[in-house]
Order: sequence, then structure tokens, then C-alpha cells
Amino acid sequence: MPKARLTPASVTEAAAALVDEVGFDNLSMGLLAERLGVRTPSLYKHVTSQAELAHRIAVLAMTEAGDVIRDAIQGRSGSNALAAGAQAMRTYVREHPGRYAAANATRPTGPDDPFIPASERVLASWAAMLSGYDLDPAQEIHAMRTLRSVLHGFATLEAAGGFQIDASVDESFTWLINFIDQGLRAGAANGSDVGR
Amino acid sequence: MPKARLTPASVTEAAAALVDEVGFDNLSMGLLAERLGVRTPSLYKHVTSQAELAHRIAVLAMTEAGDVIRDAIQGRSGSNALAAGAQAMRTYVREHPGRYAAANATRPTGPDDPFIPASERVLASWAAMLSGYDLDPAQEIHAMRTLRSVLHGFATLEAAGGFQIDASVDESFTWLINFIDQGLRAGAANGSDVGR
DNA sequence: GCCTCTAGCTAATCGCGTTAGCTTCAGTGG
DNA sequence: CCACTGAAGCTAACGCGATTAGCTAGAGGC
Repeated sequence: MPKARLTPASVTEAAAALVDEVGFDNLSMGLLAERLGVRTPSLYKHVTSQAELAHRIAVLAMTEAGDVIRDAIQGRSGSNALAAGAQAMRTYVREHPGRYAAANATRPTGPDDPFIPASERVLASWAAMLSGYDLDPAQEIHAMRTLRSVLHGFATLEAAGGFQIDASVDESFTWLINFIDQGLRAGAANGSDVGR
Repeated sequence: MPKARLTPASVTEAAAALVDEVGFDNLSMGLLAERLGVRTPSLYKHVTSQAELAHRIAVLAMTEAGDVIRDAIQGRSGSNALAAGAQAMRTYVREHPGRYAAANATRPTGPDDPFIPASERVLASWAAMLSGYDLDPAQEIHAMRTLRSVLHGFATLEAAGGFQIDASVDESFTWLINFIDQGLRAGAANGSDVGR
């Protein structure tokens, strides 16, 4: 029955869709093979191991997230760019929780790992967005880390079902964005105050 | 050689120490048994499964974190309480990354899961701390979620080695705390502004 | 001093990732 | 049109880690 059906890319794509459904921790070669209508060992013609597959999902996720965030920020600045970028990231994580989990579980395997440029693209988008706030250059790194922390923290807590109370999570997120925006604008106003 | 050596509690404690060393994902019954000087199947006299063991570690972690945060906030208020509590949490996660990972990987198993009150104790500490900021009651939930997001996000990013650049992570964390503090104080001043 | 209860042990099972080696179609060169 | 090669899939089998079954021996109570 050999018919040129699968490729590394198609297997990765299917695996990404699978983890979004069943959760990254529940990824298994057998389940993926079943989805693809193929026997488990056949997958090894396209990926060398489950670990490599997980890493491919991570690269895919980081690339997609980078695209989505860049597109959201495109053409906006300041508060609008922040709100659009943050919403875009949150939406991506909600729609692709498995991919996002894969991206968080991975570590660069070497200096030429495609995961590295993919991550850097995301960071570059955030940096571009932050540049609209006229922060003291010495504080940019701290603002960047704070921004990453909130967004990552909110996304993972939400994905894990960490927000139990019935109060609207959407509302909390816009509140959070507004909170960060005001802090950044205040920081731009009196640079040396925020940050010690 | 039957000698009453192990107990569920001692096994859990050893497992917690182990995951802090090797990482939560690398927890294995064989490795734990070796540490305890016992054969793998013997562990099942004290724990019903690896999943249950992981859950016990999670409860232990949440309880310890609750203690540490409560103690840090004790006797302080406002900015001091925030700084002390946040630092306490960050220190706990840095010293016990495996335990923290276990706590994040777990979901309550039922209505009488001891993990629930343990988590609530942590939330109660944060709530007590926030009450020192005189926020609009309607905004407390959002402030709480924002606070949890930053702290959780920063801790996990740091634990995952997510902050690459050489700029001081300690400094970034104090900057972050200061950022949150100022935002909360501003929010208390003009309540309806922050939060839309 | 015997009895029971149980922590620990060895042996075996199961599931899942992975490897080895065979088989068969798709496309190529003659 | 046909033999040839290469890769994609398959079956069979291995290995490791979690888990289960059933045995054994020391500790504490009578």
C-alpha cells in the first residue's frame, strides 16, 4: 500500500492538531498514527522520535504565534498595539493550548535550532510594541520581562483552568492590559520612578 | 528485611526532594526507589500510583508555598507586604522548581481534595495583601488575577531559563514588583480609571 | 515462644516508544 | 513496455518503566 501520503510537515501538522485536542501530555505515537490512518512504526519514516516531533510542534507554534502577534501589532502603536498584540497572543493560546504547551516544554537543541529565531521574532514584536512607550532604555529589558511574565502567566493559568470564579475572564484580561498600559505610560512620564 | 522504614509521608517528601533535583518530568518510580534504598514495587505499599504520588507532591508544595507567603506578608502591609510576599514566592519556586511544576500539573481530583484548601490559603494571602491597597471591590478580582499572572509567569519563565540576556533577573523582579505596586496605588487613587 | 500483620522482595504483565527487516508501489531508465 | 531502485508502510520484536501477583521474613502482641 505504499502511497506517498505523509511528510514530516504533514505529520507535524497533524500532531499539532492532536495535541490541541487531547493535550500535550497525552500525545502518543499510537494515537497520532491512528489519526493518520497508519501504523505506529510508519511514523518513524518521517520523524526520528517523539521528542523530535514535540520539538517540531514547538517550532511551528512559536512561528505561528510570531506571525499572529506581528500582524496584530502591524499598523498600531502605543496602547492600541499593546491591546491588539496581547489579545492576539491570548487568542492563539486559547485556540492552540497543546501547541503552546509544546513550545513551553522545549529547549533549544543547539545554536542553529530554528526555535531560536522563531522565539526572537516574537520578542522582536514585543520590543517594537514597547518602543512606542518612550521608556528609558535601561528599563526596556525589565518592561519586556514584566510584559512576558503577565501574558505568559495569564495564558497558562487560563489554559490550566486556573481562574475558577465566575467573574468574566475576558474582563479581567482587558483590565490587565489596561493596567499594564497605564503603568508603561506612567513609567515613560517619570522614567526613574518606576523601576526603583 | 522488613523494617518499618517508609511511610506515605516520607515517600512523598523524598519524591519532592527528587523532583527538585531532576525535574518533575524526570520523576520515575525506579529512581525514587533507588534513593530510598528499596526496590521499585515496594513503593506501592505506600503510594497507589505515580499519579497519586505526583498529586501528593503538589499538595505538599501548595501547602509549603502557602506557609511561606503567609509568613512573609505577616506584619506588613501595602508595598511592603507585596514585595515580601512576591519575593517569598519567587524564592520558593527557585528552591523547589520540581514541587512547583507538580503543583501546576495537578488538577483537583474531587470536592474534598486537600489541594483545594491548600490553594485557597495561597489565594487568601494574596487577597489579604491586596486589601491593603483600598481597591474598588469590583476590581479586586481583576487585580488578583493580574497579580497571579505576573508572579506565576515570572516564576515559570525563570525556572524554564526563559530570561536569557545577562541583565540581572533580580533587578527585573524588583522592577516588576515596583511596577505592580505603583499600578495598584494608582488604581486605588482613581478607581474607575484603571480597569476600563 | 507462637501468630499475625505487613513492608519489602522477586517474577511477571502491560503499554508505549522504538528498531529490524520485509514488502510493495511509484517513478525512472532502458 | 519492463526491470530496477528507493522509499513508505507493515509486521514482529525489543526495552524500559509502571504496575500487579504472590511469596517471605521480621516486629509486635498474646
